[in-house]
Amino acid sequence: MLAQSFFDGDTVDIARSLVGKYLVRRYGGVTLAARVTETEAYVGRLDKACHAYNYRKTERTKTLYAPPGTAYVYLIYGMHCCLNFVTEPEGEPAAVLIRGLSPRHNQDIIAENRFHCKWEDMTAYQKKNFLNGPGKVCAGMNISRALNGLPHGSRELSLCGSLEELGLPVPPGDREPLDIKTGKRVGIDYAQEAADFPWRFYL
DNA sequence: TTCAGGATGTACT
DNA sequence: GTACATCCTGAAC
Repeated sequence: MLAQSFFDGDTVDIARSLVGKYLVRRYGGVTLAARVTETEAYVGRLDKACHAYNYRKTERTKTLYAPPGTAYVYLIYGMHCCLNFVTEPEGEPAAVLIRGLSPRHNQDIIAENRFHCKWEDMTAYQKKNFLNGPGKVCAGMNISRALNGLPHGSRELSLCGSLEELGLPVPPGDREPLDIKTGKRVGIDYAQEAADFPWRFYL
C-alpha cells in the first residue's frame, strides 16, 4: 500500500505519480484491483476549478481539508460519483481525481457493477468505454458517497504500487516504462485561466 | 464514428 | 433558481 507520505506533497506531482499505480477496492468478501490510467490535480489554494478554491469551506468541501490520503467522493450531475484522494498537509484543500482505470483483478465483477452483465457479453463499444471517466470508475468499483472521508490506509479502499504486493500476476505490459501524457483538464470551462492548466495526466 | 439531448440531485447564490 | 470535475442513447453520417 502507498504510504501516507506519498500524498503529503505537491498535488500536481502526486497526480502524475499516481498514473500506473493500482486502486484496490474491498467489500463483501471480494477484492477488485485496477490500474490508474488517468488523473487530474485540483488545488484549492489557487485553482478556480477546485471546489475549495480560495479556501472555501462548506459541508461538502470539508473533506478536502482532511489528512493526506483521505478519500473525497462527491455526487456530480445528480447521478454520478467522482473519486478523489486528498493531498498536501492537513488543512490544505487539494486532491487528485481518478478519471480512468484499467481492470486487473475480478474484471467480471467490475463488468457486473458497470453493465449488469458478464465481461464476455459486453459489446465492443462497452469494452472500449469501460472505465474511462470518473463516474464510470465509481460505478465499476462500487464506490459511493458512503466512502467519502474514508481515512488513508482503510481496507475498503487503497492504492498500491504493484500487483505483486497483492499476490496477483503482473501482465507483461505493466512492467514497461510508463508513457505519461499531459493535457488540460476536462469539463471545467467555467474556471477561466485555470481551465488551461496542464494538470491532467494519462497513459 | 460523431453529435445533440436528456437524465437527475445537491450545493451554493 | 442555476450550475455542475458526467454518461448514455439514438440518429445522422
